[in-house]
Amino acid sequence: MNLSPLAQDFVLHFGEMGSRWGINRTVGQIYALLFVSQRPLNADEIAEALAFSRSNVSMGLKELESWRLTKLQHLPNDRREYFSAPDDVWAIFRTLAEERRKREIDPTLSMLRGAMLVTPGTDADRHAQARMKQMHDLIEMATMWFSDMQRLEPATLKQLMGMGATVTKLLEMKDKLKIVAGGKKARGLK
Amino acid sequence: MNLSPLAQDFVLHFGEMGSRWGINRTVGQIYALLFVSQRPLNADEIAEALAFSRSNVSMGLKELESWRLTKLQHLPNDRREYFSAPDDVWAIFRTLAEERRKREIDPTLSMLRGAMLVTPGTDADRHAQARMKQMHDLIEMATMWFSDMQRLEPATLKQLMGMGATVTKLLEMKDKLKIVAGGKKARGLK
DNA sequence: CTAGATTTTCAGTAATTACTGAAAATTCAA
DNA sequence: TTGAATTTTCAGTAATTACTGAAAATCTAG
Repeated sequence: MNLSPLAQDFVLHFGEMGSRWGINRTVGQIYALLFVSQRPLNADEIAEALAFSRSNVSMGLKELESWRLTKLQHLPNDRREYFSAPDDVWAIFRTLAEERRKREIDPTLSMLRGAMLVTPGTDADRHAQARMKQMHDLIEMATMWFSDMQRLEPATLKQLMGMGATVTKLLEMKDKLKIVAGGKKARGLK
Repeated sequence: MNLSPLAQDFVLHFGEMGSRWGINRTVGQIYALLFVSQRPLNADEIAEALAFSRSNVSMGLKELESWRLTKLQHLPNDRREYFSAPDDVWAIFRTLAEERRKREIDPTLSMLRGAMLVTPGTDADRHAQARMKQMHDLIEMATMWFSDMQRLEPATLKQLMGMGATVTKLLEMKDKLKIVAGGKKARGLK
């Protein structure tokens, strides 16, 4: 691996982290490399930099494409394909979250909804169903909220996040405003 | 596996899902079983229900304990240990999130912080460092926000989530209030 | 078209991870 | 204490997943 120590640490770390998620080490390393690279890389360059086989790189890139995490481009007078990671880290995060939802959350919700439709035959099943409903409701709420957030402008989202728990101050304020709502409305404060 | 079809679907699904995360199939199934079970189960009962070896169950339970996801208790006149999942699904979610932060986010942040301290020798390293900073800032912001949220009362959190993107209405309202702030303050609206 | 360049596929193998049974360690009632 | 009940450990094996090289497929300049 002929990378600077800085890049190498990063790449190795993401390889490790990748394997803690379902993503394999190779794929994690490839993405980390693309992420820090100044310019798009072709498959041979990646194979060279990370010292694994050309075919392994091909498979890794295919996997990353299926996650919609790479940009593909061509350079003038070069038939090879060049890969890079999107510039905007928020966009990357978003894509990752969307893709995970599609692959993991949606199937889980649909399994749980299916389970809700079964008429429980035993007491144990009645209990199991109630538990599944709790889980279903939690996941559904978190997911809906998350997709709501994703629709916001990055700037707004950042502002909200920056506020952290102080958003609750706004909530309290809203409640107080309600108490004296008539007056507010009259003065055009929505 | 002598479970009702309802429970079996759930258990098998979580086995699959587990293996998509770093968690192995066995562990996922054990947790799913505990989650839907009406009463705490001992290791033999789990091994029996899921049809794997006693030692495998022992390892699986140890893994779950390391994630702080199980409750351990004893029944009168029974030396065996009985395991169950916490009742509150929010609490489970929280624990999971905390534990993942400790294991995955914190080490990543510290690696990235370390990388910030290196004096870049090349142009490529300067770029890599800038990229790592972007990632660092995103992760740090998301994490801080998340831990802020965790400190809220579950009810407040639920209220906030239920509002989804409409929290931004509050933001807009706040901005408008600022414009006429003097008046508000005078009336004790904070 | 065609031939060189490039990418993908895939069967075989290597590496890793999961699982088991047997043995060791621990726990606790008597 | 002791010993039966219970849990944990761990070396060996099974199963799964990752990786490679070679061959096939695809692409494109001429």
